[in-house]
Amino acid sequence: MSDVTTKVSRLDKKEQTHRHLIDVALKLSSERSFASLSLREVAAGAGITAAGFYRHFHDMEELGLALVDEVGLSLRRLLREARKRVSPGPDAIKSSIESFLEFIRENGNLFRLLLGERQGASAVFRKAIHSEMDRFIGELAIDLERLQQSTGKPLRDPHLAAEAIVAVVFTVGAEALDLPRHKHVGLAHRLSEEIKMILRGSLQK
Amino acid sequence: MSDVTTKVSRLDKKEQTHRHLIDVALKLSSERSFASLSLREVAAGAGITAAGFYRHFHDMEELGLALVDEVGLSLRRLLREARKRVSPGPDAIKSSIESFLEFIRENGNLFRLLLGERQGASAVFRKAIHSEMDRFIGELAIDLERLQQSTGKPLRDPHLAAEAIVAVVFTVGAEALDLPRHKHVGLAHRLSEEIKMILRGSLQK
DNA sequence: TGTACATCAGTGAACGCGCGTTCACTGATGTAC
DNA sequence: TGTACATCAGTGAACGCGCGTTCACTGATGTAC
Repeated sequence: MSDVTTKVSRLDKKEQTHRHLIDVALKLSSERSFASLSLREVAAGAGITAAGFYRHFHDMEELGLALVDEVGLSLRRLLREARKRVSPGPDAIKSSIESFLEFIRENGNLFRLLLGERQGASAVFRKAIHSEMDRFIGELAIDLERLQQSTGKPLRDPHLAAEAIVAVVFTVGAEALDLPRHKHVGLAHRLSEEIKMILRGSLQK
Repeated sequence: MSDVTTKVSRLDKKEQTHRHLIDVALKLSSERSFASLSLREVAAGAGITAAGFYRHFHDMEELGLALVDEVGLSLRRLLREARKRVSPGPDAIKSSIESFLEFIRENGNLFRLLLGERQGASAVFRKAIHSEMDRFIGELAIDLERLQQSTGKPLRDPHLAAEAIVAVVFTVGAEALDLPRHKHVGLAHRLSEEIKMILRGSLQK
């Protein structure tokens, strides 16, 4: 009964603060490297004292790993949405790139974290990020295989192609972060040409 | 006369300390991000006090830009040496990759700095690194053009191909940094396949 | 429903520490005569 | 060559500051009866 009238239980409240800490860290780490954030400023940003931080995370590294999880989730969401939109045909690449750039615009902070900490301070961090990337590459490889099977043009090695594509996509994505939105059109064109180049070179025979 | 007997002039000594500061910063920034280095520890590493640091650099950012210059120099040296070794033919790619992996083994610290600070803290930093990268891509594009002209197989867009190649090369390079040397063989093979894929897809018609 | 007790997210003060920066200084090197 | 003065790389003490961590605590929420 009481849980009906009492809207915010103690657990709800805690979860809320937890979320707040993550969001603040995300926001701040888009401006500077995650490594340069202090426990105190993240806590303050979330409206609690430094000591209160310890009710949520053992230290900043644990918070960091929570952020990496967020990145992974977002990447998977990205692929899922890209899949939904893709109509088989020559527009597949173009619409996927659109999804990706939109993702970057909306999740710039997450994307910055991903790129920045990929060779960041801690080995734990790097490993976590690389496993998220590998997962992403693996799913993309499956998509490529499916797509090219349906068009009757099989690839020599979808996984290799996926790796190369992710490399150029993330490189261009990194550039997009520093560019005003109106320059994204040119970037999208360039990226599209590079992906087509890779796929062309990846066709069997 | 006195300069013949006096081996270390005051200027020589200063230059020596200057160099020492750069080397220490390089060494330390291979283990952690450059942003996390403190002025005091770099100074201590070079055997001077914190106050003495200011005789050489205005602040840590200025030191950082000196490091970026080093990176640029090394990249140009890399290309020069790769050029020397390249015999026209199918081995060109293989021998270039060998040069690159050797470069990474010998200049791991510089390479880490390049990758890590590419999306690092300061915009000045990022800009400096990107202009070094663009220069590298430009030179590689010229090489590709020359190489393919001599083989009679022109490329559609050498600059685009160079961009894609640098993206995969640097992505693989980043992985090499975290891997024991004996696994570099597999990496080299993968990289070679990806580059061939890009070049194949880049051929005219 | 009312009461007595338990839980625990967040507080606020305290700590020792390394930080960047300033300052007047020292003493070896360099220069002018 | 010898002397008197200038230069300046590096010193060491001092400063105020934000850091991470600890601790006993508070007071609202939750639970048992």
